[in-house]
Amino acid sequence: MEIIEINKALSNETRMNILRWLKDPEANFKPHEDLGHFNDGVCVQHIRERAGLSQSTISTYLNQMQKASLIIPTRHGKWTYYRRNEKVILEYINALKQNI
Amino acid sequence: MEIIEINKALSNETRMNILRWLKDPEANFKPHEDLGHFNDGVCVQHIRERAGLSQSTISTYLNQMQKASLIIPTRHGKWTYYRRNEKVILEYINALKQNI
DNA sequence: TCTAAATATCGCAATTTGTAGATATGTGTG
DNA sequence: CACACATATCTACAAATTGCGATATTTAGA
Repeated sequence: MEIIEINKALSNETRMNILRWLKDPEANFKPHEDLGHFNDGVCVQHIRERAGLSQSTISTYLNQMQKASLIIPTRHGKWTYYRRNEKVILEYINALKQNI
Repeated sequence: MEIIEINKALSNETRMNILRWLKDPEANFKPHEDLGHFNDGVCVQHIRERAGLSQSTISTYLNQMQKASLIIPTRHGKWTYYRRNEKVILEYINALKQNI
């Protein structure tokens, strides 16, 4: 868990929003047709629509957030779903509280 | 209190360290000759020595952190002392906890 | 196996950041 | 007032980030 790396990931409005949106997928995304639930998060396409940026940009952002361990990808067929890594997010907050 | 702005300020190792060092000036800086205490924080020169970067760079960093409300400057004669803005730092942590 | 859809990666232009040296601005002292 | 010192600001340039379109990769299905 790298605080600086996480801070970099979260120093961009869109990436911060993605993390927030993923906290409540039902409220922020339309249901996915093929899967009936959000257990593994939300697919790239839906995140892209919500954010209004290009597919490549969103894919890059998600990759960056994943490298910072903030989100976890799961592949279902041709879709990749991303969900929050609550464990790391909690560790991050606690580390900040202590360390900052 | 702008979370994104604070995250930007804290996405650099040196700036993060400055905030940490200022938490315990006695442990991290030599005493200032003219003032006998750290009530208003630490002067730029001492922060510069600790960080090992140029005067202009440190001054720029401190300015950036001040704009993000993380630190508070106080002028004493020709010295500017910087101390932590504990109120904002606490607000920041709490906002992250809620908001992230 | 050919195709289409979803995602990932590459290459690029524009913008921002990191860092330094040079210079300007304030401030105490002779 | 002139000088020295602490700090701030300006200028410059290399490196990183933003964001896009084009292309590659993966996978389901005809």
